[in-house]
Amino acid sequence: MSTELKEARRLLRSQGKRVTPQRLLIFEVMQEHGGHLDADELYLLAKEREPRLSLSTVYRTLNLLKEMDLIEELHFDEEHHHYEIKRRGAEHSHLICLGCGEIIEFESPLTDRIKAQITQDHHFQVTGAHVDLKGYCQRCLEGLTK
Amino acid sequence: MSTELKEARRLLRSQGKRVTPQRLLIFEVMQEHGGHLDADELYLLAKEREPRLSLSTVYRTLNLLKEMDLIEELHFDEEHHHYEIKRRGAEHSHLICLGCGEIIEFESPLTDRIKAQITQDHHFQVTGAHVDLKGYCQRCLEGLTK
DNA sequence: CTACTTGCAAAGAGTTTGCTAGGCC
DNA sequence: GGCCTAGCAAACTCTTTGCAAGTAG
Repeated sequence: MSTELKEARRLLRSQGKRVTPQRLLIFEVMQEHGGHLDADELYLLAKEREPRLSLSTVYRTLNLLKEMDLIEELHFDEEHHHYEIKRRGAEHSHLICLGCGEIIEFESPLTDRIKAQITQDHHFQVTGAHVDLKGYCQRCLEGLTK
Repeated sequence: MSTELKEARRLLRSQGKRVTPQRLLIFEVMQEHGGHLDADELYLLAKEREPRLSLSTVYRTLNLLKEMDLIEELHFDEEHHHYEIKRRGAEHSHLICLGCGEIIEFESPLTDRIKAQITQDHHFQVTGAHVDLKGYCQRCLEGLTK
């Protein structure tokens, strides 16, 4: 289990909130997906694993996680909210296997170079970077060619 | 669902616009038809699938998609506008301002270099990349220091 | 056991649609 | 006249709420 997920459990407990499968599922999906999701996208993704999940639980959980400062609500717009998990520690990128779903974390000096380049070219102060690559891991590639 | 359609959904959402069947239908018809269509042709084609669709919705949606830079308005002559879907580069990255929510698209050869590096180092076949940088745009930075 | 949570249905807030009737070259 | 927009009630999207049933501690 990931460090973030354990942290989430601990925080829920310490605030007298209950650790339910739904909450963990929602948190996990957000974590795995990395990029920004809105409530409905998250709902559909989570529903694949737990079909009885309800949309209102997604909304309630998002509000809860937000109150606990575990996720960030991004206001791309006044009306619509996106959410993302707050990360601790060193920034890292994700390699997501579309075959088996495995997530490999990696770090690359190139991401820092992108940040530097953008800061320079667009007069934009970069505070965080999400780099997610999707594709197929070696194991799945071998499976596919069998 | 096609990648473009998903992208359209995402863009609508991220701008606080609602994802309606009419908007998706119009976008889909444009996509399937490929070439350029004028409002009336598009209206007739879309109406085959959703007879209650109104012409003003077609115009409103075309203007919306144009504002979102998803389609292009072509002026072959003064009287008549044609529209076609903008081809979007295979990979485009995002610069997201946490202050005002503006989303700037950019491309960087560095993203390709990351892909190449990962392919080599992790024996992973990369099929797609998401690079989202968050931070503050110049306008918001100036606002903050006031 | 008891209080907190969930799923469902339905309400609420705000946007979008379909009409009809114009406006503009 | 042909192409596009405006105004407005009705319909819809997205989010929240109320409540009975279910579950964590």
